[in-house]
Amino acid sequence: MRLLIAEDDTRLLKSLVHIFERSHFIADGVSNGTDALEYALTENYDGIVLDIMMPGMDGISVIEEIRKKGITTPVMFLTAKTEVYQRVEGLDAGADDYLPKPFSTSELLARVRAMLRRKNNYVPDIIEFNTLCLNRSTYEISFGNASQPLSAKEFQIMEMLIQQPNYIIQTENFISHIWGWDSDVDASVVWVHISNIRKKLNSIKAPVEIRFVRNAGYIMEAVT
Amino acid sequence: MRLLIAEDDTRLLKSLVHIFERSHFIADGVSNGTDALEYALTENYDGIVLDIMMPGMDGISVIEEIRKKGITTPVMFLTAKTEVYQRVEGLDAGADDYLPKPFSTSELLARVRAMLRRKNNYVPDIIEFNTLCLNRSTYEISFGNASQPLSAKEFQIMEMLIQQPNYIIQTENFISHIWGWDSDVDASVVWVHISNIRKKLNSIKAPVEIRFVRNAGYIMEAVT
DNA sequence: ACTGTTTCTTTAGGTATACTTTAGAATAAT
DNA sequence: ATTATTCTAAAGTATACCTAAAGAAACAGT
Repeated sequence: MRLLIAEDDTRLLKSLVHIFERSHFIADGVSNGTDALEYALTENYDGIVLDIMMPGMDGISVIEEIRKKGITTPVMFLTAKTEVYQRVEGLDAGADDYLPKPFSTSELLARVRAMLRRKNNYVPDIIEFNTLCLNRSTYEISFGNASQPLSAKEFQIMEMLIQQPNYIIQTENFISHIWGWDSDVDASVVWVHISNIRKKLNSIKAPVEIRFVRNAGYIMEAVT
Repeated sequence: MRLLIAEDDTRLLKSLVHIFERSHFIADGVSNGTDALEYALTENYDGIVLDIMMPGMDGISVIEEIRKKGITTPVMFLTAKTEVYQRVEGLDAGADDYLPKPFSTSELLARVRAMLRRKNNYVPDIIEFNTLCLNRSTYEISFGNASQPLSAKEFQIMEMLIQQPNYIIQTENFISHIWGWDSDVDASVVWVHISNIRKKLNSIKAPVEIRFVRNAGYIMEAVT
């Protein structure tokens, strides 16, 4: 689950990104409306969190432009308590929810999760492949009554694999999707995480395996 | 993978059904909106391809009705180039993607596959010739229930051959296409790979052969 | 037909490459 | 302060790829 966060207060932006990353989201932060629009148009996001008051291009104009292009990515916008009229305006412009500042971390997370669930009602909380389950709320893999918790990175890798079982996912794709385009992490980082995931899959005797295809990537397959 | 195809032009409908069946989908064709809705409501489909302009009930109404019933089957709709406003309308109504006419066969297949994959389904991407299958998702060749993994180079050579069966492909073409124009690899490299591919084809008793035509190149043919 | 030449076929082996795994250091979370 | 996570480093392992060389088939010239 990849989110775009747009907020001009860089201190708040940093902590927003942090909050989401701690909750196993992948979050990209931008600090102005123009960047927000540009990033949103790539359609790489499952959701967008948008501050309404930003220098240059404001949040409402950003939503309008996004929707004009036919992009339906769910948008939550953040408003100061006083800006009541703007909330209505924002919803009219195509936002899916708003959250008045100040807000609690847990409320932010809950509302964003709800928004994603509402908009993508096909995105289930538990993803299953060959009786192996990945739980999106507890970040656990389970098979039968055995289960293992996954760390954030392990979860993100596992999520990509189980969403497209029987499909090769390039190592580069893991890196660009999880760490970001401009990231300079080495492929070996992925290798190490895969190794650790395999250990956990083994420990619950999961009937799946992560096979690697040389010069291509990793693929999740059922084990008979 | 079962698809529902709705298209009022019966000639186009027939060829659409044919295109999908050739690519290992099961495709049911209907030629009007009312039938499309009735079939869609059975929820037997992994995906729906819907022409937007149809006599009687149009495509957008069909999508609206389907979504109203809480059915989330992914829908791709087909539009004429000019019907720009309808695309937005269609996406608003709950379609997952649209494809402007005219479109190429490969683009249609790619987009439908992408759409199905987004909805968390396994969509095998298979090229077939004389019951020999090349799986683009797993880099495997298979015949019956026997299969063999291919290495990256072997896969690329095999892909070129099976995409144009019964056509001679020059050794030079393999080199420039797979290794690049400016590559200095020797033709013998291709020979070696072809030899290894033949070994794998034999090991699964594939009913095809890669024949060499002197002073010309290689050709993939059916073996009776 | 015979021989030499060319052109592919196949085998085998070395090397570079690309992953696996382990351990531990740096970083972050509790 | 302690624990967990993430990344780095390094040693180990497998194999894809190419090279080289010997064998087989097709062809040309005599």
